[in-house]
Amino acid sequence: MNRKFEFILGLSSTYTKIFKMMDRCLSVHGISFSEYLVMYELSKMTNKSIRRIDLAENTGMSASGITRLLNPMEKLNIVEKEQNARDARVSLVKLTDAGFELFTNATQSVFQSTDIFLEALDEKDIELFLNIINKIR
Amino acid sequence: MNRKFEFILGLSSTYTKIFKMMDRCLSVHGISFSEYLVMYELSKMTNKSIRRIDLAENTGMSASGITRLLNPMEKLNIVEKEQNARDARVSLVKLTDAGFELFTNATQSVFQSTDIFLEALDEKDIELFLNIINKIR
DNA sequence: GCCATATATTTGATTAAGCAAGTATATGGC
DNA sequence: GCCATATACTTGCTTAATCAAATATATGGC
Repeated sequence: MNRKFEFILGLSSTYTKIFKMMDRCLSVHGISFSEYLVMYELSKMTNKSIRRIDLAENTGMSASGITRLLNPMEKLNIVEKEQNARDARVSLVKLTDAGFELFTNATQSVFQSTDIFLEALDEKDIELFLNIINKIR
Repeated sequence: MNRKFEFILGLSSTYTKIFKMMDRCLSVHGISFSEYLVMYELSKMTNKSIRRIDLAENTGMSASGITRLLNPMEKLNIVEKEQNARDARVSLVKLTDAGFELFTNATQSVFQSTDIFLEALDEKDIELFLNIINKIR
């Protein structure tokens, strides 16, 4: 059998499981895995704001997807808008303090679930895996 | 940084890319990646039919998702229904000859795209990767 | 300064998928 | 044989995401 094909199939089925696990684990915090991933990108900015389009690029979502995902998060005071003085087209986004706290709590749950989900793997497996997927593109 | 967490993030972002690549490569055959994965499961049955619920189980989709996905495929003569003599509840499904041919052609495209996508990986990487994800659950 | 083109974002319409409820059938206890 | 419960599947409704079009603004050539 074509092993590269099995690679795709395996990755696909593993992702399906991980996605479900993540959504379940994050539901207690009232957020979806997509929202968590967006918050993760925002958290990397350490208090700086980011353009929506870069958020889309970094998460692999579409620009409209980002708009629709952020709107309710803004109403819930998880993220806040900022204007760009130089370019009136852009709508910068950053985590609020409450958003950062939510992210921190959610991350605790994520770490727990991840540990359980990947308990069959040792350090070396993880390193190898990261090494391999970082070679792609 | 938590490396297991990076595992999840990496897998997630790699899957996002692979999904897009697959959908693009399969669009010329008029099918989605989900449809392809269902056809793959059906192709493994080599002419035997399979229950919809098992198809759902094997692909990680919901039963209703399978129903909705298969309906148009049946109209297009890609799959066909079969009754189960013993149990009138079940609706067995199998690939038609046309469906099998479509799957065969689509698989050619998938192999090509996969080769390009994973060209940075050598045999050993693939083996290691498969070995690692097979340990999970 | 004006126009053509490019970029950032939002909006309208569509779609794929899920959950929960509904329908049909099967099975085991009595 | 009848009923309660379980199983297989479908349907109604909702949601998250996409693409394409619309809107607003920026930039470079002249």
